[in-house]
Amino acid sequence: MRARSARGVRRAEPIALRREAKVEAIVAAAWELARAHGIAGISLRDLARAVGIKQPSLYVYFDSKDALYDEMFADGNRQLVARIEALDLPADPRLAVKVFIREWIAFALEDISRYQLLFQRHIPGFTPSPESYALAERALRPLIGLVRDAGAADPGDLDCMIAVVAGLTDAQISNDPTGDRWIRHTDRLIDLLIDHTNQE
Amino acid sequence: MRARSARGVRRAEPIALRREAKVEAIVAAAWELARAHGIAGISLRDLARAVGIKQPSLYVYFDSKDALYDEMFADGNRQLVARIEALDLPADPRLAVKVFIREWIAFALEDISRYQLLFQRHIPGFTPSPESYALAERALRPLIGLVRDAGAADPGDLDCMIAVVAGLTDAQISNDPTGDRWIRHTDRLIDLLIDHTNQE
DNA sequence: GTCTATACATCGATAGAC
DNA sequence: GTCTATCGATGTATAGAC
Repeated sequence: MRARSARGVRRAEPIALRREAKVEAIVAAAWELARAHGIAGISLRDLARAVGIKQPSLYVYFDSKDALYDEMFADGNRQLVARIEALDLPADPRLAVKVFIREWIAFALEDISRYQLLFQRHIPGFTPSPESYALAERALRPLIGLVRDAGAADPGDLDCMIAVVAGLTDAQISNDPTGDRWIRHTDRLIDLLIDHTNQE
Repeated sequence: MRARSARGVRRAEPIALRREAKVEAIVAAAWELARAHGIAGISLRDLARAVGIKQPSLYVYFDSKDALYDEMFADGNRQLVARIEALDLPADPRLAVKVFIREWIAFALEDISRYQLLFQRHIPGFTPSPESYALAERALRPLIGLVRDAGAADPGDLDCMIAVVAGLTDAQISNDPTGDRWIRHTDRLIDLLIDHTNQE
């Protein structure tokens, strides 16, 4: 009893960490496959091969393929949250909105598969779990206050801001992923939206 | 020789028409399946069953599933072109832009699967053929002149207009297909873009 | 935890008879 | 043109040895 308890206490954490590290390795390999074959083109057999195990062994770490996508969704949003929180936002709220949005767009253009999983509905049947979705909300939450402080206090203003940025980003990714034909208008449109809030 | 030639001349058209009618029936059935199971959820077996033939027989009419998608892409764009060309556009160019865009959005919201095939990259590996793509360009071409006449003559203005409308439409479809939380801002944003052209 | 082996379902696509 | 039969790939999942 005492030995079992001691073992449970002493080894629970390292084991969990080792497992977590393996999950992370699998997710990292999955991102690589996604970049190569598209987010929907991940095959569990390829993924298992990439991490040096056999396909059924993946089920030790994920209950289903959707659970893998959910882990990737959470992972991608954690990356975004880290990027956003590392930003040194200027005091001027209007400029802060622009800096925030620029970082969001840079993140989006960096990895198209990641963008599709996080911000589009590209996987048939996949819906993020509530826990993962909470991460997605956390990434965007700072923008709410910034937009309001910049003078666009109507909820519709935030809707427009996000939709406009998504529209520019989507056109950029779809038609010219390495150029700036669409996103070069971002700052100007942000100014327009702030200067002409929906409330007036 | 003469009989063969006569048969070729006399029957070539009816045969082609019968075949064309069958292709149209298959495409129509495919749209119905897409509405029920999503654009990527069309199975060739279900599609064959819907038109009363067996799955391999579809290959008499389409070389591949992508060829079916291409036919659907062309068909959807022909529907859009017809809708656009049937519009009675007002003389005032700014109002004409709004009427055009309203029709485009109504068309988009009418059938989400059609929207995804025509305006998003939702089918892995599918790229429209040049002929089909020409139809897509034809649907949007009238907007070029309207936007210019309305006072937004810079090419970037048209890019912005399309991207903004797509952003609003996409948010609407993704989050609330039957509501108007995003698209209710359309006219206001069109005015904004026209009043503050990129050239000034 | 990991493996082999296997089952069962789906799918797009092809060969060849009629 | 249409069919039957089949191929090879996929994803999902399980049983049972080690």
